Amino acid sequence: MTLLSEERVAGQRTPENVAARLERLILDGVFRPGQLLPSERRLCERLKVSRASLREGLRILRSKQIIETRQGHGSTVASLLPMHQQSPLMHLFNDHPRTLFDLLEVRALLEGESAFLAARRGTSMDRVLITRRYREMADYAEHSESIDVERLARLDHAFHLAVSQASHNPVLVHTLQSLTDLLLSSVFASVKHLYHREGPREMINRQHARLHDAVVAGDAEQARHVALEHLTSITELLRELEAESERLERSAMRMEPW
Amino acid sequence: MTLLSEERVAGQRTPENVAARLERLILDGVFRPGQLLPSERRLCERLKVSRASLREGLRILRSKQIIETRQGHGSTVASLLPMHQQSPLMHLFNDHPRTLFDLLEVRALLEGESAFLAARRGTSMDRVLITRRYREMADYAEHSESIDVERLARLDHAFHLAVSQASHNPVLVHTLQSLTDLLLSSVFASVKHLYHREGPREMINRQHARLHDAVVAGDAEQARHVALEHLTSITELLRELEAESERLERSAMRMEPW
DNA sequence: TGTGGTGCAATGGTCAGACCAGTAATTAGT
DNA sequence: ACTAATTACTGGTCTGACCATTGCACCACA
Repeated sequence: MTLLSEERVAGQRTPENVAARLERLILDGVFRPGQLLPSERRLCERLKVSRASLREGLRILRSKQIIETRQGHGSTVASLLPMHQQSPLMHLFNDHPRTLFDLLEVRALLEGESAFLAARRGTSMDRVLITRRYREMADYAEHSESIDVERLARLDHAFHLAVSQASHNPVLVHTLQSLTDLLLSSVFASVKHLYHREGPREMINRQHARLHDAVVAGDAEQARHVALEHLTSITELLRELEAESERLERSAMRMEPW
Repeated sequence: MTLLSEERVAGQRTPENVAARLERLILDGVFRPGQLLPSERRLCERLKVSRASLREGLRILRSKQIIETRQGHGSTVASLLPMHQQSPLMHLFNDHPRTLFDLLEVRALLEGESAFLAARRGTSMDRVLITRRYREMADYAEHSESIDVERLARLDHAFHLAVSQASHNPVLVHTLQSLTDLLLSSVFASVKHLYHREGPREMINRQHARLHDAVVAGDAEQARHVALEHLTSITELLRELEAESERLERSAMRMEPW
């Protein structure tokens, strides 16, 4: 019978198998999006597993955002199952948003020192390169009416890289680079939003100009100060952005009674 | 009030909280990539949760690919997430020994900030831990007649780690840790020499004492100052050591038979 | 007729202890 | 010296119980 064949196929009583079987049932349309699926006790009987294993299986589906669970109510099939795939690093920032600002804190420190050393140790060749990178970035930011945000971000990064390389400390360059990569890979979307708004973009441009001037002029203290200010601004802008998106989320939740 | 808020952080016996606490420990470097973490039974005792809840917590981390589990063996921290734990910098040290001092430069910066933040943000619990680590180190350094240099180095490292963890910035802890690992793996022999000489050892002890006092007293500026001084001293000592060994090399070269 | 409690049953969440199954180091036997 | 059995772990599963929320049916009262 059906029950027999199910048992033969479903012999494995492991949480992974439980999750796979339930997922299959959902994909086959037995359990439809929005539907409340059977209670844990009942699922235990049907799937012939203990409640502990079943719960670990449900945990897997929950972490894949395939189901949602409310105590005293039950588990419902999530309405949106398109692959919401995110990088493993994103998880870190989603669950611990504070980490983003921890990262910015460290980056500000290194960026400041980098600018300081660049102004103090930079050779004339370094300054030529820094100025070149700065001009490429500034020209593109000013002239272009329709801005390709991604390209601007690359130019921005190239400018900061040139400054850090002028510090002549490869360890500093490398550490800074990896932190920046981490930052961009996690919140590139947010950074893009920053460039899209005129206000923040102009502030960033002004700070870049001052940073360039200080480094080229060899004013180390001023360079560090401007760099710190720059990172502080970015941090504040990201904080505002975060608060904003939280407000949006909350209002969206209020409008979603079903 | 304090008890309530602490309980909210560490007392929640929910799988999500278990996962968050373990992730925090990994982020802070208590459990490091590749390391085998304690058995489930032991973790139950430490985190004060049942094995079922703990296992659901581990399931969360596993689905995020933060840990890997093998039956009969244990769970290991995935070596996937380290930002720059694996050092592509290593080859730099072989080719250009000067990089050592670049590293010390960056490390001084981070240690300084770490001490600064520890003094400013450290909780009473943090201070207790810092003091404990300091006493362990200081007691061993004073009492023991025949000093096991390797053990002293470990105690030293534990003390600095406790300070950095009090900064409550996991990114800072992580970066600092990887730089320290890099340093020790490259010049541990030299560091050993520092501990062997009485003069440097006493200077280091005094600086550790002042660093401890400043952090515990909450004097952030002083803490940063002492930390910077500490790293500066070490740098100078290593410079002298380097010059010394160069002299030795040269004299050895003069004796070379060819 | 409505309206606001109130109790109850069902749900998910957690717990404790037992046993199964795989691993690896140690030991006994050849 | 090598191999096989032993042993003491490890994670994996099961059972049955209790706790905390939820939602609904019920009932007293305005």
